[in-house]
Amino acid sequence: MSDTTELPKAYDPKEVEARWYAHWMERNYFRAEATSDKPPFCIVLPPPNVTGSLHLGHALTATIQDILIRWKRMSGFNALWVPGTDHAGIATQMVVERELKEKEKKSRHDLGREKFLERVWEWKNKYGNRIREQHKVLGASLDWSRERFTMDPGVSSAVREVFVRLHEEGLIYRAQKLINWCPSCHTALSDLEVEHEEKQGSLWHIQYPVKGSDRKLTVATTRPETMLGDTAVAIHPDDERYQGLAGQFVVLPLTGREIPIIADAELVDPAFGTGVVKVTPAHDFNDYQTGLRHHLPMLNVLDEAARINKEGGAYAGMERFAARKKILEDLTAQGLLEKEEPHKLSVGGCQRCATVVEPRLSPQWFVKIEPLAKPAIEAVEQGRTKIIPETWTNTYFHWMRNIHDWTISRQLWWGHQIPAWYCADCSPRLEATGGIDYSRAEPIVSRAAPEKCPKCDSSRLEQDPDVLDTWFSSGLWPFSTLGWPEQAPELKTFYPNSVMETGHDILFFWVARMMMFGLHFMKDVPFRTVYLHAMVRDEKGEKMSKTKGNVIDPLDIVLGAPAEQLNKNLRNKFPQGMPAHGADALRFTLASLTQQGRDIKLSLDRVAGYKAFANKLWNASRFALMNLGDFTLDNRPITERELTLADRWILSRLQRAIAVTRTSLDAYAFGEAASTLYQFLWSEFCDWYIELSKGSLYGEDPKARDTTRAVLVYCLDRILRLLHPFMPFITEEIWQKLPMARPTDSIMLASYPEPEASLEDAAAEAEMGPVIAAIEGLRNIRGESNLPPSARITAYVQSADERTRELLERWRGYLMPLAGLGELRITAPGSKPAQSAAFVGPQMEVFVPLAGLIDVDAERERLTKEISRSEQEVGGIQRKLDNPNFVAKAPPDVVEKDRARVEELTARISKLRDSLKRLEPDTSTPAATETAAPEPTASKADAEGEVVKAEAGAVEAEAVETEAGAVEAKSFEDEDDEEFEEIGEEFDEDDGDGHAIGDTEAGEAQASARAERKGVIARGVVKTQAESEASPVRASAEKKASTKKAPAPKPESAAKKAAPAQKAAAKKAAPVKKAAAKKAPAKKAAPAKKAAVKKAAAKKAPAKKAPAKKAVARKAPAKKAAAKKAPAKAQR
RNA sequence: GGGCGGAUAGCUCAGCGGUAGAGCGUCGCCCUUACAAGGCGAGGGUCACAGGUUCAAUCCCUGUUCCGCCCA
Repeated sequence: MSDTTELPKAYDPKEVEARWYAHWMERNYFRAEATSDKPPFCIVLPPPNVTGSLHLGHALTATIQDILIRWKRMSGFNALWVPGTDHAGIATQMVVERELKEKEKKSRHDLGREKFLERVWEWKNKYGNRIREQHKVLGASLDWSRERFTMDPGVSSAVREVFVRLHEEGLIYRAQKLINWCPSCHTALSDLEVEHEEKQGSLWHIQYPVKGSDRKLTVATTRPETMLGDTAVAIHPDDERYQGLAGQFVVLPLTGREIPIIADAELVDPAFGTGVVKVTPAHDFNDYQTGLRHHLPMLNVLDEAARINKEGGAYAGMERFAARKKILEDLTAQGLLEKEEPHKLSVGGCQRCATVVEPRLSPQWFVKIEPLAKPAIEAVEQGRTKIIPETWTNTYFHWMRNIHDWTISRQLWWGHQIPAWYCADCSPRLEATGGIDYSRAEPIVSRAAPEKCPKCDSSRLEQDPDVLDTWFSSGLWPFSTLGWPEQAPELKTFYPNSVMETGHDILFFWVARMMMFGLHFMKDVPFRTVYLHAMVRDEKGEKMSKTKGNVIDPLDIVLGAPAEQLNKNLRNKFPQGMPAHGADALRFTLASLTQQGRDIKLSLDRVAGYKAFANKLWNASRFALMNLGDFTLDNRPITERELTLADRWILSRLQRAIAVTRTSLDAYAFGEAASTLYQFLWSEFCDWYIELSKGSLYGEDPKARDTTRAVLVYCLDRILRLLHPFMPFITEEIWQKLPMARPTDSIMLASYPEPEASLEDAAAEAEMGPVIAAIEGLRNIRGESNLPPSARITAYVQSADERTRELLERWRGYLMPLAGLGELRITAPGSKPAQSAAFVGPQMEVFVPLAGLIDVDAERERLTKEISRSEQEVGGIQRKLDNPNFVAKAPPDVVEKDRARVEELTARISKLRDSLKRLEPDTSTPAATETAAPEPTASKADAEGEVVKAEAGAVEAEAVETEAGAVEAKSFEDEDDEEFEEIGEEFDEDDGDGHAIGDTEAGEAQASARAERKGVIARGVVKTQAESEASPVRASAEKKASTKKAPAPKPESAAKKAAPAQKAAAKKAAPVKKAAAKKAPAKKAAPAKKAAVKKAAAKKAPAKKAPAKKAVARKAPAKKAAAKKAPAKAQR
């Protein structure tokens, strides 16, 4: 073991993260073998487009998948995660074209196909490499030995095989059909690549003269320019307004062409517009269908750039929107434009360039989808593939059931060229250009370039210039990456994949197509589960886009970046540049924000928060390592050691954290898993266990120390392994430093923790309840009075429940340092110290003599608030109980619970009122005066200077003093029941009523009711308390009985009178020395501090009045107050 | 036009029949030797609106308003 005692104080992710990835790569840990005894688990990475670098969506993808893969790998699976990239045909071609134009002022046509493709390959290599490096920075444990690209030879041969087979089966065909066409990209698009947007447009009413009549038919259209291609007008057959017109003709304005009037019930909605529809089969999908039904001519009036072609006569050469304008002018001039009215319409734009898409008649390749979709629907219906979140299942079905044939050919250069050839000799040719007329030519489909034309034996064959839709090749990804069409062993092992994890935005584009292809070619679903994650947006919920300038590069978050590299928003936020947050922090953030069915709004404050979490883990580990000495954890079961309550408690809580984390991961509830680990590490392990461990670590008992060390290492080992899938780097770094036998060389190969029943310890959790409650109550009193941590206070705990007293007595070593006590006295209920702060806890009442330490006003305010809260709550419940229907109809246990709660609250209120009463300045009784504190303000000043600092572990041994006049300073050696009883007696005289705490039963109800509202920690307590009544506690009680030291109390009234003197002496002696040594260098002089305190108190009074009143007026904040005390809340 | 989701603390979100929770932010006290990227304490909510079911509704049902997304 190297030197483990010195870790840097702050965690530096940059240094650590850079080291480990290389190490893992070197050891080949990411590699999965095709043959293995382990069960397979396989994810293929959705291949990022090589258009550019990774964005935060990719980072989310990588994070979730790496969590799954690392978790499964640690759980004993043969876990394969296949990396790869996508050639992204149209998108990549566009970015390269843009670059070419910007840098060299050239178009792709200037270069020619071959040279241009060389450029695209250069681009692909550059960005493919960058993407690979980015994944490494993120810590993704991808098996790089299996990396693929969609245009690799292997994948390409899979593409050809699929194309040829589908063609042979008649599922791929070539046809001249109306397709979506981007006039800017000059290519066909599939339905999915068209993005519809609601836009404000117009509905123009245009008059078409009926031939041989004075009548004019008014058509309503949103696209007047297409009238040049009209080949009919349609009316509804039942429309009485137009009876008898069907079969006649109208004269198309501007062109003078005569076109028929047809009756069509499907196309025409008589209620819309004028009830007369112009029919343009070559430029509208509905009209196209109508044209087919009525055998209308399909007149194309636009060219590939959406300019009017020669069919448009006078308008030829005009761009479509210019033509629209001109046509409307001309119609107006002729008096044929009846009116224009505003109209909302949905306009389709090109996914890539946003140009308005034009329906266009052209020869393309199509996949006949229905035979493929049917099995894909059934597979999900039968649950062979499960979609998570389930809500997407319906969306999937809806789309799959309404799917049209898929246009797969693209008029691009970058992509898989279609494996079809045409004979240059016997194919029909276009008149205009002399080129092959692809709409009529017969393709020869073949896996490899054919040598001869089967018709004319010519060897002059030309390959179809078009390429395939990118999604055609990525649709094969789950098996093409595993070697298909070869019968690779990988296929056997890893197909079907276990999980397909991707964004919900590509459910149709990609997931649906993989389902269809997988089922068709592999005869089985491509994956068992589809997990669809949300979209990552900026912190305002806006989509990240370059045009908005709100894109955040994940690598900037991880590695940090100079200000000039950041977008504007970030530059404002980080004028000095973005600090490095580390991959672990980014991953944990993304995992935490992953909530099913919601977009992720990424805020850098969150990332910073989780960076702090990493730092917390670092420092908790640092604490442990600093206190381990030469300790090494051996392999014997931890239960064989003599565990303390704190040990048993944290080990038990750990089991719960393990169980919840595992359950959450199983359910893909990454946010819940992350939150569980966050809470456990911070709110339980750090806030409680580490604090509690200090006693034995700094104490004199070597055996106890070793036990604590063992538990620290044991817990850290589990925490690190649990966290490893989320935060791979820091966990490896720390894990390697833990002094213990490591069964594996790396944490990533270690086993994922499993809950151990033997460590679940309900009794320990129950026993911690009162301890935690007491500490929290005391901290509350301290906090409300703004007492500095250095101020020791004295606490009197009164409990009617003997067991509670025993427990508190036994764990005073926990209580005192954590509550900042100088002295702790635990007794049965008796009289209460006058002038004391008080709180009512489960089965106990705690008093803190004010003694000038506590701010009386603040305490009064605090009690008032507590009382009013309790009253509010009791009022609400009482109203319920007064309703006979409630008592009669509600389940008895609910009624009973409420009754118990009322009882408990009533008791609580009366105790609190009593405490409050005893604080009223004007009601102080003579007796109280006798034992009263000196003038509060004066003694407060004293206190500032002379507060005793108790050493953590050494409290017992040290003489502690307080200012309290009511309580004499005394050392713990001679402390105990005798003197205390005596004081109690004296108080009895003051205030005889005794206020006995309720009987045990009531007390218990009270305890559990309270505990129930206590969040994380107490939740365990509640359930277990009742169950645990029996053996374990009794056992410990017995143990305690045997070790109990003090005999029965004996009265000794004289001691009390002598005490003040003692106190005075003590005050002068030790504390002052300490104060001098410790406080002298401190900057704050006593008066200054005092002033500050006073000011604070003064300030508080008026400022707080309003809110306090408001709180009273408000509904029922009582419950909240109680719940808030849960340590979970305490954490920052 | 159809479908899906959402509206809960200043912000981001859990919860989903027994009168509310977290993180961040805010306020107060503290540089207590694991951590100031920290500790302790506090404040902050008619759970969008209107009806209904129920002994009981933030939660179930219906409707309304607003905000996303998908499909046509």
